[in-house]
Amino acid sequence: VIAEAALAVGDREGPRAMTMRRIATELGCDPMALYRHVADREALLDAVADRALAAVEVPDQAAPWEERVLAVTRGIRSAALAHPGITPHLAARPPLGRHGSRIGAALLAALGSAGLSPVDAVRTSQVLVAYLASSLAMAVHAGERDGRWRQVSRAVAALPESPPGHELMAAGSAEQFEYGLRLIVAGVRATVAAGE
Amino acid sequence: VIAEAALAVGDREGPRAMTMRRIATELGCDPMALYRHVADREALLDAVADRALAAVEVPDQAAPWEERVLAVTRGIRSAALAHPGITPHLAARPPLGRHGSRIGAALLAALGSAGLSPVDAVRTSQVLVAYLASSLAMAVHAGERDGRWRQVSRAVAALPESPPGHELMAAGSAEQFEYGLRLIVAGVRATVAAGE
DNA sequence: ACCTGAACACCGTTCAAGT
DNA sequence: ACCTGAACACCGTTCAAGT
Repeated sequence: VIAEAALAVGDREGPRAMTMRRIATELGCDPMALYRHVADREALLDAVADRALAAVEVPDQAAPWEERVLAVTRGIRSAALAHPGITPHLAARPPLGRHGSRIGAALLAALGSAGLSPVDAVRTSQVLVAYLASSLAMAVHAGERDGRWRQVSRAVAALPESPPGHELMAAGSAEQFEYGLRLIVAGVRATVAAGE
Repeated sequence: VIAEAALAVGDREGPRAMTMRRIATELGCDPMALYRHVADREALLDAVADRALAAVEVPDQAAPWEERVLAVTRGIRSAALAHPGITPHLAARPPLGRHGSRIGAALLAALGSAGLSPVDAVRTSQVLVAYLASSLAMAVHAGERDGRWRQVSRAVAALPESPPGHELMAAGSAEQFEYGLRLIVAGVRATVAAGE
């Protein structure tokens, strides 16, 4: 409802424009009118974040667990990056709304059918969420003006053990995200194998 | 130098107090005097972040790679959490200062002796940094007033597959951090084994 | 030439004054 | 009783006015 307007502002003008006053003028109403519907700025951003997650589809329960984990995490990533205005907030706070729980449950279920104990499934899901959050934050920052993150690549390339003449994957890129995702999934597989 | 005062303010009053004006009054000088030494607020926080990393010790090169990876990442985590005022900034931006590069090089070296190709070592180090960043952000947020993160645990506990009567590890806790670290290391081990 | 601090353009939120 | 918008207490940064 009100979150739609906030999403529009964020998509158009970036995260720094997602301010009470700016959103209010988007709606053509007084800034204080927003406080009729939400407690404060943070609560509003939470609502917007959950709305952005509505686009994430939960995978078929019958699919192999690796596929399901990859599908959910990729879904979250692309849904978040579709609305760059809210991505930083999504990366900084756990989404506890309707869609957040729906997605979280799907992730837990997938990890459960991987053979992890319920406790380990929760732990592992938190690891995945942590990795996801950082990847989103990096992807957003990488798109920013100053090009600071390109400096990272250059700094890494200047290190003694750097691969000469090899193109490095940009921090926050989809390829780098996939690499880490597979690394973690491999870790889960090893954990399950060791536990049996 | 100037970063010391900023660290003191941050430690005492939290991240939200790390403002140009607040730091200036800590030093007893005009807020504008800070702009003589740094370009803007972000550059100042970068300097503070690098200073906080000075406490991280690089492990013995002769130790097994797993130990070295764990030592470096734990070192970063405890150094960051020793100065909660700067932790969010440290988690949000790659530290490119002197200590940041020193630590990054140590991490790359450890991953190199694990048997990863130079390119994969860089990729894996980025995964570790991403996980570290989120863990730090969670640890800081977990300590905040509102107790929002405790809600996460409760929400998880309410899920169908939740472990009944089992104490969940808090998001951002040291135990949860260790679990993820070992998961990633296990993933690295599996990657190396598969590549040979 | 250098440094200070008043001023600008914001921000989230409170709260008294209107209807 | 409800809603508006002026006002408060900030913020980072600019820039003209002082030395």
